[in-house]
Amino acid sequence: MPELPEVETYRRFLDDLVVDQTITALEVKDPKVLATDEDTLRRALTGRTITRTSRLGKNCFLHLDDDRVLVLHFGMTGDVGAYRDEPDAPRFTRVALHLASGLRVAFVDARKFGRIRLAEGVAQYQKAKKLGPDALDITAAQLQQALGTRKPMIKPLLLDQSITAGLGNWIVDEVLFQARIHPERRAHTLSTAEFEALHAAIQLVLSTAIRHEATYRYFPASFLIHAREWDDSATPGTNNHIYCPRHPKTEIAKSYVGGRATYYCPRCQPPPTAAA
DNA sequence: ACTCTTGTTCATAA
DNA sequence: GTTATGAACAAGAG
Repeated sequence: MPELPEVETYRRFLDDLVVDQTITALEVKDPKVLATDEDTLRRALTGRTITRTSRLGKNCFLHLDDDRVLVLHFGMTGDVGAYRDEPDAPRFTRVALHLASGLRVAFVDARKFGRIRLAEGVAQYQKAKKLGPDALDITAAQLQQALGTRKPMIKPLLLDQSITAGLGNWIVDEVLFQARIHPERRAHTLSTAEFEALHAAIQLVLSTAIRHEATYRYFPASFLIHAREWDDSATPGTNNHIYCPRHPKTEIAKSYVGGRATYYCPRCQPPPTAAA
């Protein structure tokens, strides 16, 4: 789940609970998700106060009162939760921050691809991880600058966090659908107008997703997301959801691009041979 | 029992 | 340095 809109939703949830709170203890239920040594982390966190939260791409930051930051990356299945008493700890809680308020903030991650680490600051972490500008901040011109001369297919490039941070598999499909660009188009064949459409689509998809707190079933009917297999709104036995929102008789196609499951409308998004 | 997966990183080779 | 591909990580969901 955790692409940019999910992480922004987690950040807002955490912000209300942790800002101005002092960390009284670090509880590690599974050290697998720690990218910083447990003892180092415990010494760095205990007694510190969280001053604010922020986000870059799919990373959430809790800023400490010594200007260092706790970095939360949620992998494939990460989530956050809050509880007071141990029996109420969410299933798959891997780490919990105990706060002076008595609340415990849970880092929940069934699949354990998520990571928690300490960093000297956001800038230092961004450089170390080679993260590009946040997908909500990048401009159409920056996008064209970064991609206009690149030969690979547009979809894998949009997933590359060093170009712009925050876009994941389903968002890229949604963005390309909204921009009417085929996922296999080579980046250097896109026109300036198409880069502008791409930028507008990124803004539309991300702002819509954040507004609905990344709950897919509330997204507009004009979104491709409803054609994905795991969409709850898909009614078993009916196939309405597999059609393009713009072309009720055209089925959404599924293929693999860059090794990732990819959905697109063959009519809205003409393949490279026909387009460029 | 078997396949699939919302992310990242590394290895390998052309 | 760029590009392309595959594997690995771990474990639940269907």
